[in-house]
Parts: sequence; C-alpha cells; structure tokens
Amino acid sequence: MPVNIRDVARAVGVSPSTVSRAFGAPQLVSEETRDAVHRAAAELGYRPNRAARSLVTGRTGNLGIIVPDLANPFFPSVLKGAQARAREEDHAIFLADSGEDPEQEVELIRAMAKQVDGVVLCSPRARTAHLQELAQLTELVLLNRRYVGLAAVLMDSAGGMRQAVGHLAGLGHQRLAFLSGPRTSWSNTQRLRGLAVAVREHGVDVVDLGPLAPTFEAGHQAADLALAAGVTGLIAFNDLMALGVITRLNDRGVAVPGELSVVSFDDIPMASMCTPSLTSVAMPTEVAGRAAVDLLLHLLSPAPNAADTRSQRRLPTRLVVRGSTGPYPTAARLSGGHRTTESAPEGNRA
Amino acid sequence: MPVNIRDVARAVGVSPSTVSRAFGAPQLVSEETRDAVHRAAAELGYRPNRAARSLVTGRTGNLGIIVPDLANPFFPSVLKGAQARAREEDHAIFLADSGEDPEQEVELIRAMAKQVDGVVLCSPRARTAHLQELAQLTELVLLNRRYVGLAAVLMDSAGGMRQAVGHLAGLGHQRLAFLSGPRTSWSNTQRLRGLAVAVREHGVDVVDLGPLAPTFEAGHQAADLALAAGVTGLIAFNDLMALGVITRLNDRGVAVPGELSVVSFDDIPMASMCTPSLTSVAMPTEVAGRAAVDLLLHLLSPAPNAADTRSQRRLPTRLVVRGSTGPYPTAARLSGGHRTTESAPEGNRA
DNA sequence: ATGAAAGCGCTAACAG
DNA sequence: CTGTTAGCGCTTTCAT
Repeated sequence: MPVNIRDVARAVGVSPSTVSRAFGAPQLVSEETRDAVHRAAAELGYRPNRAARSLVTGRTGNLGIIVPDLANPFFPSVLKGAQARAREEDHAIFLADSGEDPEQEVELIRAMAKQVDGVVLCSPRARTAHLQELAQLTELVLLNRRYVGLAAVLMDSAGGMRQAVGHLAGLGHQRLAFLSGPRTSWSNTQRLRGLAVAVREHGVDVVDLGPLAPTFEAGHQAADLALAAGVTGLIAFNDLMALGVITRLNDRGVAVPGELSVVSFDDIPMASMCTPSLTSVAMPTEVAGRAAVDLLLHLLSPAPNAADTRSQRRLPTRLVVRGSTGPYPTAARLSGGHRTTESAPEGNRA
Repeated sequence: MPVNIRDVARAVGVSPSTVSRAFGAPQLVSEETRDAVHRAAAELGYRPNRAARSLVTGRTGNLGIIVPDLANPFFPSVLKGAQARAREEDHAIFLADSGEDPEQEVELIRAMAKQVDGVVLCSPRARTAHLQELAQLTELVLLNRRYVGLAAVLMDSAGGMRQAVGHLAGLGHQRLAFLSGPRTSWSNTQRLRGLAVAVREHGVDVVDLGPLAPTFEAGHQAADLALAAGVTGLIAFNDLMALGVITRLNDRGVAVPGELSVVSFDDIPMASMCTPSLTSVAMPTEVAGRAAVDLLLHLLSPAPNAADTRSQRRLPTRLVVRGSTGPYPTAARLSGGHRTTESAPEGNRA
C-alpha cells in the first residue's frame, strides 16, 4: 500500500530521477513525460515522502510554533494566522505548548529543531541567554518579544497604551489605574513604557496596581484596589483581567462606564461579546501570526531582494471604542464601594 | 554544526550501530560503552534525527490533529489536552486548521499522512466515504463523531441534553426552544436525539429554532425568534450562541434568568466569565483531547493486553448550574418584544 | 557485546 | 531531456 517513487517510475517506464524532477523541477522534464508521471502518481496515490526528501535537501517544509498556553485566547488566534500562512506556502506546522515554563521552551525547540526549518516562539519566557542558544539550533522568529540580533514580530503596545490614555483623558479622566501584567512579560514592559510617555503627554495621574497574573481572577481582585485608589479610569493588561474587573464592579453595583471607565488590551472576540461596550486596544494577533511565518520564510529563502529583508516587524495596534463611553468622570464618591444609580446597558423604546 | 551519529561514534571510538543501540536499545550495550556514548552525545549536543529514523523504522513519533476552526474556543482546549498527552509519550503534534472545509480535511490528512503515525480528526465535516478513505492512509481517531469501524472519542451530548431539559423542567418550564447547530454536525444530531428522549421523559414542549451557525451572531438573531415563540426556557447549541441570545435579550430588556432561562453547551471558561450566571452542559474538551491521543497511541502500539482495547470512548458531560436560576417561568407576556421592568444586575442603595 | 553491510525514499551531481 | 551513481542519517540483520 505504501507507494514510493520507484513504483511510479516503473509504472511510467522512466527512472526515479525523472519522477523526482517531474515534481520538484517540472521545467526540466518534457511536457509529455511530466504529464505521464503526474497521471501515474495520481493513479497510484503517490506523494513524495517529505521526511526522505528532507534528509537529502536539508529542508523539511515544516515550521514549529511554540506558545506559552493554549488556554489563553491570544495564542490560538496567533496560531490561526500562522497556520494559514504556512499552508499557503505549503508548509506544515508543529505545535507545542510550553505551559508557561521557560525550561520547556528550550527543551521543545531542541526536540523539534531537526524536524523543522524554523520556529516561531510566541511571547517567550526564556532568559535571553537561552534565546541566543536556541537561535543557533534553528531559524528563530520571536513574537511579542524583542532581542538584539533576533528576528521578531512586535505589536505596538506602547502606542496602544498612549491611545488608551488619550481616550480616557479626552473623556475627562484625571486619575487612572493600570493593572499591569507579569513582570517578565516584554509586552507588559512596553505598555509601561507607553504609559510613562502618555502620562507626560496628558498630564494625568496613574497608579500601577500590578504586577498581576493576566487572568480573570486577578482582575476580579484588583477591582477593589482600584476602587480604593479612587480612580475614575482603569486600564487592564488584557481582556481577561478587564472582564474580572467589570464583573466585580457589577457585583459591587458600580456603573461601568459611568463611575469607572475601563479599557483593556487584546480585544479578543469573546471579550467584546461578553461586554459589548468594552473599549480595548486591539492586538492584531492573527496578522502577527501570519507576519511571523512570513518573516521566517523570508529568512529561509535565498532572499533575492535582500534589501527589504528587515528582520523586525512592528505591527500597529488600534483602539476600538464600543458602546457608549459613559457620561463623564464622577470621581470622589466612589471609594465607599457600593453601587450608585445604575446606568442601564441601553436606552429604551416603545 | 549539525552533529550526526557518526560524529558521536567517532568521538567514543565505536561503530554507529553501537551508538544507535545505546539510544534505542540500551540493554544490548555494555553499561560502560552506553555511558560513554551518552556522555559524548550530550557533549556534542547530538540528538537522533527522527526523520532519518522514521525512514527505516516506519514510525515517525509524530501525531496529526485537525480542527475545523481554531477561532472556536472549543478546539484550542481539545488541542491543549492532546498536546499534553502526546508530549508525555514523547510525540510531537502536527496541527492543521481545515477552515470548516470538508475538502481541506481530506487534503490535509493526505498531505500529512506520511509524516505522522496517526491523526486525530476533530468534529469532522467530511462525508463518510471520505472518512473511510482517510482511515486507509493513516491510523485515524475521530473526535466528536461516530462512524462504524473507526476509533472515536465521543462526548455524551445526548445525556447532557437530557440533564439540561430536566433542569429546566424542574424549574417549572413547560415550553422550551432549542437553537440547534449545523445540520452536518454529529454532536448536534446527538443533542437532538437527547432532546427527543427528554421531551418524552418530562412532557415538555420544545420548538427547534435551528439549524443555525454556532456563532454569537446567530444566537443574537435567534433571541427574537425565541421571544416570538413565547418560550420560557431556551437551550443553545453552544456558549457562543447563548452569549448572543443573552446579549440581545439584555438589549430588549428581558430578564435572564427570570423571564427566560438559558442553558448552553460546552461551558468554555470565557463564557462563564462573561455571564457568571450561565448554566451550561460542560463538555470535557481537554480530557477528550487526551483521550483521543491515548486511543491513537493504543492503536499504534503492539497492544499487549488486547482485551481492553475498545476503540471507542464515550465521555460523560455534566450540567454546571451557576448563579441564581431565576424565579420561575412567567411565560406569556413576552412576545411584545420591548423591555419590561428591568431586573438590573443588582439592587441599588444610596 | 560489537561491527560491517545493506537499504529506508528521495534528490543531486554528472554524464550522456 | 533523461538515466546512473552516490549518499542524506539512521536502524537492522547477520556475523563475529
């Protein structure tokens, strides 16, 4: 049942080389033999064995992608883009979940290095020394982290942060809280960087309530801190945290938006479904996935036009404002921590 | 830099065969040479080339997994489980997204067949004839679909449906709506089957408002249909639809639960974050992923204890009831379609 | 316990 | 344009 190149060669009455060429370099074969080969191959259900091919060509046609946690909706989205782009170029994807463990990241890449042409490493938690080592093993593209000399696809968190602060400031908020994420996260650092700039630009006050885990639960707890801090605007590290915050605020009867305006990062689809009025800084996750694979493929190819092969790509983010943005900041009276006049989700009709 | 088996052999002063055995069949090598080999291998950073190995052994150590759509939160969760189990057994995962396209499912499996030992096909959309053909190409395990003669991991949707109906009936609801999913979905068929049984068991009325796409938008639209149908309880094909329904109902000022009770399927984490009171039938997605890989590995192994190798595994579902289940059915007054006395998320004070 | 030889399926010179 | 030869890195008889 397993049909190989010789079976096809025999069927057509040519040598294996010819069959090989008919697939890999059609222009080197006369049209009629080529057709005959293809026909016979289709007949027999023959497909070149890529593992065998890789043995001699040194190229596998596979790409690896490593994510810290598939349960974080951010990554499946990146994955979707990466996978799509890879398929367009007829490459397969090796997937691994590092479970947020830096050691695993290293081990996983070591393990798959021989089976892939390159790896996209998403939001790496590994230490820089390791990153460098890994880059020796295989072509490497970082997603969501920058490191000198390594190719990377970045999203403009800092810019997004400035938009977020600008938006809140424009609404009249003077006192904001930021719920920062994991300290080891590069993108968190970027958000903080943007925050520092924005604070100067807009002359607002900001208190950092983090670092916190990028989870619903952490947001839930942080809501109380924010209330106690007496802020009127809040920016969360990601949607999950924002959802936690909003849920908690609802429970405490605090109107959102109204008494407190919340802006988050990522803008994963489910988040806006849950909270249709959620304003957030959209991260182009799927595009980033595509871009990362694209970059990887560029690095692997002979690179004809070497000029445009910049090995770093920075993607823009954009603020998505949904629903009503709430009345205006009503500061002070908050810290009591009880509900006020509910500003119901929508107006009424009929 | 690429170090192969001969480099190690040379370094230790033995033949390649010995090195090979030191890794693949340690008991055939004297303890001292084995250690020497391992030490040298570690030193040089040698790792057996699995592609080369597969060429001669016929086993790749890779598994494939195909999902219809990574953007559907159901699948990353399955993936997470599958990936984890595969790694435990030192296998790598090939991932592909078929984009809900049956043709792609077939093509993707054909393409990866040679590079994997087996494939987990999630919620296949392909026609049965194709499934059979695919099973010839590689060891195949179906997830969320049953087909004679093929190994499968199933989740008890029918049982879940009976629990859901039982729950609503217990609350006093007599008239229910089901928002059914894609007609080609096996699990939707199962839900319908369970529904038929439950209707008899509990003597309730049910109207099927589907088939609908398993999306937020479809649920959003279906909410109006449900209201028009004058039901007091509603069961959605999945969480996404339920969220759509609830959002729409909120917009129309219909209290949930209260005027309308909603139960959904899947119970993906984000859904309950969004709507903390959501009651739903939890699908053991991650467990299913593990189980599928497990089954695959069983089928591939020499199978010492052939007795327990049942090639079909059916996983239980369970109803997760959250928050208050609402007062009691208040039927009739609904169909007007405007808001009623708002039962705001919470009471008020101050 | 170890080595020599053959070959997995394929491609890449090198002839012709 | 096509066939012949060699060998990618590894495992596996078959000897020893």
